[in-house]
Amino acid sequence: MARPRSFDPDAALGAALAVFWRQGYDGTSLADLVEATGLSRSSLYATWTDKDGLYRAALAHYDAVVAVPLLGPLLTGGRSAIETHLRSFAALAAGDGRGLGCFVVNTAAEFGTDPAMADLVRSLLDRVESAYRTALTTAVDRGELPADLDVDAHAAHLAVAQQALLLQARRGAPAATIDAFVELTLSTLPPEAPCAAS
Amino acid sequence: MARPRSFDPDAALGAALAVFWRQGYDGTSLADLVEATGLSRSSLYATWTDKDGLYRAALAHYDAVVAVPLLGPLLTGGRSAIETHLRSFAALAAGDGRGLGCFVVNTAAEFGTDPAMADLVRSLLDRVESAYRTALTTAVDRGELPADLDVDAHAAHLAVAQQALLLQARRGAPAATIDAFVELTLSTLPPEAPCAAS
DNA sequence: ACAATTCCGGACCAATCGTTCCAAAACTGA
DNA sequence: TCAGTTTTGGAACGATTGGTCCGGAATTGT
Repeated sequence: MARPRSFDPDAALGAALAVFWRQGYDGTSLADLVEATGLSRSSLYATWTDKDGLYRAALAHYDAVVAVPLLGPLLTGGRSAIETHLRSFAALAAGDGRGLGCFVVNTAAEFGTDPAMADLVRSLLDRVESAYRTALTTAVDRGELPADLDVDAHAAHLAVAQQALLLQARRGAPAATIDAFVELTLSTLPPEAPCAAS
Repeated sequence: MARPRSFDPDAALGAALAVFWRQGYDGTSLADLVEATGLSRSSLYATWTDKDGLYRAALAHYDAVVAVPLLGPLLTGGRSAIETHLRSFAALAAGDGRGLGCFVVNTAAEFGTDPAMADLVRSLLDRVESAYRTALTTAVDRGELPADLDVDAHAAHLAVAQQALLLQARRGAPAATIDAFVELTLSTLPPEAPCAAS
């Protein structure tokens, strides 16, 4: 009994995300969004209320289609999952996504002083830390890491390191810098067989 | 034979820096700058050509009055200078400067895709890495670190870690997260007396 | 004291910003 | 086929953006 939408909201959201990701919030104009999504201003506003709402939706979209799948392996794997995960971020930093970084981290940097947005960002990043915590616990259970490991501290460390990595990616740091950072970060995880004591 | 400037350019630059630092480039309007500096638009444009020029000048000002003094101790000290330096950044992150971060890192995040600005940022950050390299070399010479230490890799690692720290500061990460990160980062520097071999 | 030169406040500019609005087109259910 | 309802494109809005310009005020060397 009514005319249906003639566009795919998810596809449009993906296009909007791409623009926001590359140019940031302030750097993206409504004209940019109209061009990228192929929709009219009216449709944008009817669907997402305003630019702010569209940005938040893009953030959620990013979380769902980019972040969550990336975090998956951490939730089931152990030590090797951690190493693979961090190294894959390094590869991503030096590869296709070069100059983009992590959308959430970029958001954090741009809206750093906005309390509301900071809370949203924090809740997303907390999940990253939590995923690392899970992986670390699994690794400890499997005997891949010492039982007395400070899991919380290492989870926090890895989460921050991951963000650092993506910040480097955005500013196009040299590959050598990124590799050195990853390997030394991973070296904070004690070897399976500690040097003193069993 | 001409009327002299009735304002202190450096003081005005400091005021402009404060606003840019808090709000970013795009987030700061000419009106904000006029209000913060107390000068008129005419004077701003006569002195720094345009908004871009003022931002660059503020960046240089930051480098001169904030970054360089902070880096000083690293150029003369050894291992303890490194630890003190990184810990002081953590304190700064959790203290007064909370929510501000490092102006250069913020610039990197905002102008990530602009090649010209990225180069400028890179040259500033390279000096940080270089300062760490100097401190590490000093520490090795003093026997505070093993002679076979990969100085370049550790310098890169520490420089990135420092940026990570300030990004956390900007987004108001919890103090526990920051502390964990610092201590684990410092733990990558091998102990003075290695466990196996002399 | 005077003329020359420079600074500076504020009006003004075109362009762009995010947002609103409306009429015409398009699709649905009956 | 025909209301009824919703989408959609584009024009238009006021506010704000970065930047320009000019006339009066101020301070200099002589």
